[in-house]
This record gives sequence, C-alpha cells and structure tokens, in this order.
Amino acid sequence: MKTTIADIAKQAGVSKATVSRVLNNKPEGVGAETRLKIQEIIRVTGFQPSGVARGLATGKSHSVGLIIPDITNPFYAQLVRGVEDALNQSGFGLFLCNSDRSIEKEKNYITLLIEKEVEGVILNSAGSECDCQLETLEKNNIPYVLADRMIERSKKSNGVYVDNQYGARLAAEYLFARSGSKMLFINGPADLSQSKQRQAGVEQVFRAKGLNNGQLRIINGDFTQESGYQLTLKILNDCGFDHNRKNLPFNAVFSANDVMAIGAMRALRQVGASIPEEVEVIGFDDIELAHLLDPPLSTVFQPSSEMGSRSAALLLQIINKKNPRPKTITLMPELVLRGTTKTQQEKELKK
Amino acid sequence: MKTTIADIAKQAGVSKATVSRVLNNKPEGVGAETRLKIQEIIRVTGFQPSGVARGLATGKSHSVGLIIPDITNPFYAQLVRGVEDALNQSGFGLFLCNSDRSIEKEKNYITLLIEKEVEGVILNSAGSECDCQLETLEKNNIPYVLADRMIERSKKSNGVYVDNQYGARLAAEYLFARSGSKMLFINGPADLSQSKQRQAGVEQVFRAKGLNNGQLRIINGDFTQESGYQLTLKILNDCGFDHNRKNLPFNAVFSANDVMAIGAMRALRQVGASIPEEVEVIGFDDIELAHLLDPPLSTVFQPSSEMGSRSAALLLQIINKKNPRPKTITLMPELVLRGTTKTQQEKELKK
DNA sequence: CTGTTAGCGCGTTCAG
DNA sequence: CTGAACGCGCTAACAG
Repeated sequence: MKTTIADIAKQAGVSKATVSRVLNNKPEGVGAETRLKIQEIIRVTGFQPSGVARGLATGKSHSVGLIIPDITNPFYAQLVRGVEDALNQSGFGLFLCNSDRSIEKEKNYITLLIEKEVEGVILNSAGSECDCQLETLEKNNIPYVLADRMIERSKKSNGVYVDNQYGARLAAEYLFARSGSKMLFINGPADLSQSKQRQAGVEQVFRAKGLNNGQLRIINGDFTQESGYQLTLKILNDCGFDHNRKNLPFNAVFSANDVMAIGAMRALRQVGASIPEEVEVIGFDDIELAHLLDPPLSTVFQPSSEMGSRSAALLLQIINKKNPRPKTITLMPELVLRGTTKTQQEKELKK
Repeated sequence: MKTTIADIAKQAGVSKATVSRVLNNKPEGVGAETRLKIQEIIRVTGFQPSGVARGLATGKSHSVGLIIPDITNPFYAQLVRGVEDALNQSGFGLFLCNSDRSIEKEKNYITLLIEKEVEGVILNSAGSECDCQLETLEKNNIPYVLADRMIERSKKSNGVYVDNQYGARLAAEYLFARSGSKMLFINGPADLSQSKQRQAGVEQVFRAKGLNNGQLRIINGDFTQESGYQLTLKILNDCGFDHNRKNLPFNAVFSANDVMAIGAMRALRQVGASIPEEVEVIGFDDIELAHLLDPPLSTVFQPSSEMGSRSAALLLQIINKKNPRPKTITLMPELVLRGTTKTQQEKELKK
C-alpha cells in the first residue's frame, strides 16, 4: 500500500518519532547523521507525509475556503487569483466554491468547508441580510474575512473592502458635471452592501448639486450582461424613444459593473444612440477587457486582485493568532476615463 | 472544545459506532427509535463530523485537485466552473491551483495535492515534454485526467480534449477560401499539444489548396493580449507597411486564442487596416466577451465549460472504479462567424 | 440491533 | 539524542 512514516522508520532502523522530527524540521532532537540518513531515504523513496493524518493530529488542515458568486465573472477571477497566490506562498490549499449568490448553496458550501476542517474562510457571496452562515462559522470557531461584502454584523468582523461610496461619487461627479445631465444608474441587486454604498455615493452628489428628480433614475440589475442590456432597452422603449426625435431619456449611464455597462452599450447601439456623443457610459470594476472594447470603456477601477491577496494575508494573520481584534482594510477605487466618456479637456473647452 | 462523535454518543447514551452508522446513513443496523433520537441530537447540536478524521479512517478525502495555468483567463474560468459544478454535485471539494504554465509551480502543486490526499487530479498546465509529474501521480496511485492538454504518454491516460486540428481546419478553410488570401497564423507556444494540432490543421488545408509559401506565415505567441499585439505590429513594421501603398503582408489573421486576436486587432487598427474589409480575423475559444467587441470577433468556439464538467465526471467515474481502462473524450469545436470576417453570403455573391 | 476493539498516519509527550 | 505509548475523530470488523 501507500508508504507511511512507519515504513521510512523501519528502513532507517529508527522509530517513527525520529522520522517525524526530521519531517517537521525540528531544530534539535535528532543527531546530524541520523537526520541525513533519514532525509536521504525520504528523498529516494519520494515519500510524502499525509496531510490528512497530520491534520488530525495537529488540528491544522492547512487549507482555507473561498466562497464567491461566480468564478466566470472576471472580477472574481482576479480576486481568486490574488487569494490563491498569497495562500500558496504560505503552503495553504484553497477550496474554491461558487455560490451563484444563492444563500442555500452558500450554506451547503459552508457545511462542506467545516467538514473539510478548513482553518479559515474568505467570503464574498450572497445577500447581506441573512448572516446565519457567519454564526455557523463562529460556532465552529473558524475565522473568516469578508471580502468586498459588508453586512450588518460585519462591523465586528474582519474584512477587506473597497470604498464603494467614494467610487460611485467619482463617477457621479464626472457625469453630473455638465448642466442638464440626466443619469441612468444601473445598480446591482438592492440587498448588497456594495449596491447600497454606491447608491449613497450617487445620491450624495445628486443632492450636493441640487439636481431635480428627473435627472436621476436608478434601477437594479443582477450584474449580468443580459440584465444591463434588457433593462436599458426597456427604459428606452418605455419612453418611446425615437432616434429621429432625439428624445433620449438620459444622456449618461453609470453601471455598477462593467459587464452590465457592456450590456447597456449594446442596447444603446441597437437603438442608434452614439457613445459618448449622445450618452456617456461609465462602468465599475475595470475588468481586463474593458479597455479593449470599442470605444474603450470608462470605468471605476477596483483593485480586485489586491483585495484577494489582502484578504488572504489578513486571514493568515488571524489563523496565526497574530491579530486579536477585528480589523478592516479599505482600498481605494479610481476613475479611469476612456472612450465612453467625453474627455475632460473637451469639457474644459466648452466652459 | 470541538464536539465530536463521542460527545453525541454520550448524550444519546449509545456508542460511537451507532452514531457513526446514522451519520453515514447505513441502511440497517440501527433501530428506528435510536436513529431518530440521534438524528435529533445531531440536529439541535449542529454537529458536523470531521472530514479529516473520516478521511484518515476511510482513505477517501472526498476532494480533488485542479491545476490550470491561470484562472484569470476566461477560458479557464469557464472550465473551472464546469469542474466545480460537477464535483459539488457529488459532494467533492475542489483545490484550485494556478501554475502560470510553470513546470516548477506545477510540481509543487502536485506535491501539495498529494499531501492533501486528493482522490484525483484534473490537469491542464505546463509544457508537454516533461511528464514526470504524471509519474509522481501514478507512483502515488492517484488517478488523473488530462483536460485539453495532450502529451506524449497521454495516449495511455484518461483525457478530455477538443479536436484542435479540426477547429483550426474550420478557420483555415474559411480564410483560405478566396484566392489570393495570405494568412498570418498566430499560434500558441510551440511546445503545447494544442499548438501542434492547430498548426497541423492549418497546414493540412494549406497543402490541400496547393498554396505557396508566401500565403502562410506562422508565429508563436504566449496567449496574452500583449503578445498578439506586439507580434502583429512587428510584422507590419518589418514589412514596411504603408497604409497608402496598401501593401499589407496578409489579409487574414487566425489566432490561437481570442485574447491574442484582440491584440492583433488593436495593432491592425493602429496602422489603419480595416477589419474585415482589408484583414479578416478569426480567434479561438469564444470567450464570453468576444461577441461584445466591435466588430464582434469571429472565432472557433470551444466548449470549455463542458470540457470541465466532462473531465470531472470522468474523474469521478475512475475514482468510483467504474472505469477500468483509459478513456478519451473528444469534443467538437465550431466556427462562429461574426463581424471580423466578411459574411459567407458576400463570398457567394462574388463568385 | 448495538457495543467493543482496532486501527487509519502522524505528532507529541515522557522516559530512557 | 532517541524510542514507546498514547491520542486526534472516525470507520470497520467482530462480538454479543
């Protein structure tokens, strides 16, 4: 069968304990000669100790879980990459879980992760109102960090966030800069913390500028390209938009992610509205392909990969008991102006 | 501390064995009453058995590893999603590993996975020449399936592939259809099986049509957008391309993946070559955003998600001993014509 | 139908 | 410096 620590011990003519000691690089407790001899045997035999058995004995599985909505979304792919890289440097394994933002799937995954005895969980998943999953985690005494997903109780939790309100403000300030601007804000699902914060940012600018209700329309999509497309198209149709009459119900679109922005652009193009001349568009995320679109998508950049690596680093800190009290890290987004917005220069000129 | 099966047993006034039996839903061996009683205790106490301990006892970790180059690449993201979904349905956990196509990283990950005692590995990673990782896997008696990555010895291995040669032929046949066509083929890294097969496909059509050497130029990129851009631009410059003289060194580009195709498009646009009028472009993969580009990218569709789910299903079969002899599944790619190619209709008309 | 006894492979005392 | 013995939490025979 599989070779074990006992086999190595027998071959070396020593006891399992000694082999264990060299396996774990215990500084002392083994003679230099015996150590070399055992190491040699391990080398030639290609022996690998069982992490499972070790986990049982030490209570450390050396693996963590990561729950995200969907790896297929480029934003999460970046985040996962950041997590994975940071984790791997510390020799940790990563269980990947796609929840599709379903609270039920998320619960099942948490159950799975607990069974796997992960040492920690990074969570970015379903809605914000139900936090029973976190209770389960806490009851089982397994630490977690929230990535880009604030929830009510998260004030007491560890988390890595991006300042969504600030990001939304950046976009809103740009789009509301010219007088007579009318914005369509395609927000994410209403129950998400990100959505609430971004909406707060938009409304903050809206109020500061003293605009009227006709100048801001907010709808909620589900982050898919299709929803951005359908929602935009519906509004266009409902308003009885006629390209010849140039009666566009808005001249600016701010979308809570790039993918929906792309959907919106598709709808706009379909009805013959030009971008950015007639409608300016700003997305959120800055996925890799955003600058490859035509016109290249202006957007609010989120440091997704960094959010992942910081989350992982924070979790590792907690696991190593280096971090007693809850800590929150906030990363800053940036406005990236490209082809779907009129240039700043042009705006200056018009003044 | 953590509650264990022994605690439950004590509370129920039975032995650990009995609890274990209801935990594993052993059809018989437990009285209906006792079973209900134990189930109730488990429910209220929220007890979850340790998969680690179970793994040690049964030799089944109920988790598998997946090694891919980079989750950030949309193609792999799709594949991972397929794998994860299929695995999760069977209650398996997934260790995700990004190798960056580095043989060393790949080896380290395999070591990690062996320590984790995964029950199987799905592999799509580094070059094709070194197969010592597979030997390690075999020596440790852990089954694996190759996903979209044929290697020399893979004839004897389980694998799920897409017919790359056929896919390349589809593209080449289209692009070589009109007389006087000159194709630039941006292939992937030369050592990859996919690259070899695609090149074979292109050359097969090339020979069948009896074309001359001036009509096909093959270069190797590394699947990044930047490489597609740089390589295309270099060729354009080396030929002393002058937009006014209309001396384009090729009128068709076939790229081994969509991302490089996008890079090539960027280069073409930069020098003022129109797509598809002056240069037709076909990519490979059909990533989600391909049809959102302007013009929408024509490409060879690969069923990446299905490749993932089929790989996982196959691996599970093997794990369950249902699949004694090596099996190979080949999926078929499809040519998707969109805006970067002149339409078929137009070609018909010109005849 | 249920309890007892042994391990699974490793880490960790505690003697020697 | 080293070995024997025990335990991690659970499953799997084997008894009763």
